[in-house]
Amino acid sequence: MMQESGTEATSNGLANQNGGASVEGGANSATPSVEVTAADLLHLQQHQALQVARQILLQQHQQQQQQQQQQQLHQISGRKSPKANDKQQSLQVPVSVAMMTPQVITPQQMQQILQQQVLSPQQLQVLLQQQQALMLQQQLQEFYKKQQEQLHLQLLQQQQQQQHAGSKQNKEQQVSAQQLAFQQQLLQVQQVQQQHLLNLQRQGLLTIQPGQTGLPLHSLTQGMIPAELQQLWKEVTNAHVKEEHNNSHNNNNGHRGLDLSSPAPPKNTHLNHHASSNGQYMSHKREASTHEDHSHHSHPLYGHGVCKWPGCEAVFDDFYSFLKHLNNEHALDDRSTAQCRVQMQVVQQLELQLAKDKERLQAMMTHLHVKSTEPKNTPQPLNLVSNVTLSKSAHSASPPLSLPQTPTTPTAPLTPLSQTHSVITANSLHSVGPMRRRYSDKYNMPISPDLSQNKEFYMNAEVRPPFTYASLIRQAILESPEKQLTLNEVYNWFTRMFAYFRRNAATWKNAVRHNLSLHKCFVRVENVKGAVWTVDELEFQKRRPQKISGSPNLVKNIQTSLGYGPTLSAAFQASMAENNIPLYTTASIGSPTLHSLAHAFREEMNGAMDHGNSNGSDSSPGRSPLPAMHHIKEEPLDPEDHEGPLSLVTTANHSPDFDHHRDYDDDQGHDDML
DNA sequence: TAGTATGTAAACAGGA
DNA sequence: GTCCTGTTTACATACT
Repeated sequence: MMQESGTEATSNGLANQNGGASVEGGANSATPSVEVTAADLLHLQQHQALQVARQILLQQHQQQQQQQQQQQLHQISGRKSPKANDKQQSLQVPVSVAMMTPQVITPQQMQQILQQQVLSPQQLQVLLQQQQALMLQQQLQEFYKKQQEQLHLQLLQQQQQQQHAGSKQNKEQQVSAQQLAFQQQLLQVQQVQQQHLLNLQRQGLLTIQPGQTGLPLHSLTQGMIPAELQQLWKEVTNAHVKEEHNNSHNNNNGHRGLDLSSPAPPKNTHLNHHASSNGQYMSHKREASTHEDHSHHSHPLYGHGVCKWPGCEAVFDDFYSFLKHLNNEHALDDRSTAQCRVQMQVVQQLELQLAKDKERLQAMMTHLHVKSTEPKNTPQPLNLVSNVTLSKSAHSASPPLSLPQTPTTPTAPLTPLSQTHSVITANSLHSVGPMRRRYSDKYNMPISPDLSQNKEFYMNAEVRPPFTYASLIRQAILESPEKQLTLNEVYNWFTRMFAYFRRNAATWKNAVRHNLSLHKCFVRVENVKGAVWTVDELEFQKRRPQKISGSPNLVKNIQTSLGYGPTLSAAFQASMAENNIPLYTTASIGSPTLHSLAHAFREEMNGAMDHGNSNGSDSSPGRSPLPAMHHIKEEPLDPEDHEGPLSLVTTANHSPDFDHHRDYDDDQGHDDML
């Protein structure tokens, strides 16, 4: 649209050049014939400028009318239904405010707008562009006024020169030279003006431009004679070349409003810099700062040879030019200040958004019962995904994972875990609580790997570990150097390893004691310093009947998966998808998981085989026997353990850095989580 | 549906 | 008497 108008203006100006000369040629009627050409040209230029101004005024007028109509409509609709009005406002305010008020929005207004509603990036962009345009136009207006004053002075000087000129020739030469200079300048002005218009137009400021642009032009056309206009434009050109030059660069680079995408520059620093060195006059200071900046040759507002000042894309060949431009064009003035404020608003808005997102994340974490003060501090259980995945894929019969019941009170260990997984599944996570759930042995996985991998998680998050007391106790004992612990040490291990067990001590301690007494696998040994508890692996393994329960398919899958076959991957992914497991699997999690998974499978398979063959005999070649007095045999993998894909999964989580020896033994031995 | 495993609660006893 | 440790029982739930 603006382009059209600009083009039209140009063409119109040219078309009317002939007629315009006759009409307004009186200004320099005294000019000699020799100067006719120059005078004509001058007239043409003047006329052209007037045409442009008229076009702009016309558009401005039309748009003002449209705006008024819109305002009326708004008012009417507002009276009819305040609700609708509000809605409209909420939807349009950001844009309409800027478009309908031909004034630069004050920072306060801007803040209100930003606070009252969240502006979309597009709206912000538009708003900023409009602000920029308004400020530019105001600046232009000031320039016009200054030029007008200077024009009068120049005209006076010119007359004096003409009067005092000794010879007519000299006079003519002077005048013609001046006229030529004027013509050139006028041409430049026109070009600049057109570029400026185009620039504004491209920035989508067409709507508001008329209101602003019209002001200077309006005053021009009203109170200035063509000669004055010409002079004025000349002056404007000279004074504004730089700015326009930059704008033209903008045009060349493609229009762009305030660059929201550009990183927020250290405005404060920048402002301070200007405050100290800039002002209206500053030279040495500026130079000093320039040198300083130059030494770095890096400036937050300068990158890739382009000025990154919002809305300015001026291109510079060297850093010096940029600094010069920065000090000249982005000095501490109203415009820069306003832009800076706008940028601050933008940053604030972004920060607000960030805060909201953070809050949302926190809520999500809370919902998932991952009570982490800081997301980073609360590591997600590594096997979260893998467990769910495998367990589900492997056991079709396994109950559907219960959705996390947000146990806001992890303390209440009364809620049963709904699932069968001993692994920490997303569900188990939620269920943190109290689930009394027992994870069927089948799904029990070796805790070692899981614990090792999710150690931090359990330590920080009040999540109930998906393991049975028996498994945990066993783990605690096996983790001890001597494979024996006093009851109190077991307690300590629980509280140290699991945030969850830092509450309701009476309950879980009772459970621990109960388990120690109940299960034959825990042997109480009188020691010098008292009684200690040890683990009888054989008994532990006996606890459940083993059967590699798995279906042949499962076994097959396991075998295949040993080689990281696609089957595993597919199943893994499928399960993930099935369980709607968000991709918690970060690279760090995923890869080790798969790796360890395969390893686990291998172990499990070996264990299963051994178990089946030797039925608990310790021989598992290649494995280091447990050093402990318990003679824990690694091979005696419980069939149970093997059966469940869960256990497999769990194993998968086995962290590489974990003590494989012990883990292995442990894994095989205990996986009975509960 | 029965049996089993597990979790929870409670009572009780012995010892420090 | 209190607390800790250890045992036992009872009940509920989940799973096979």
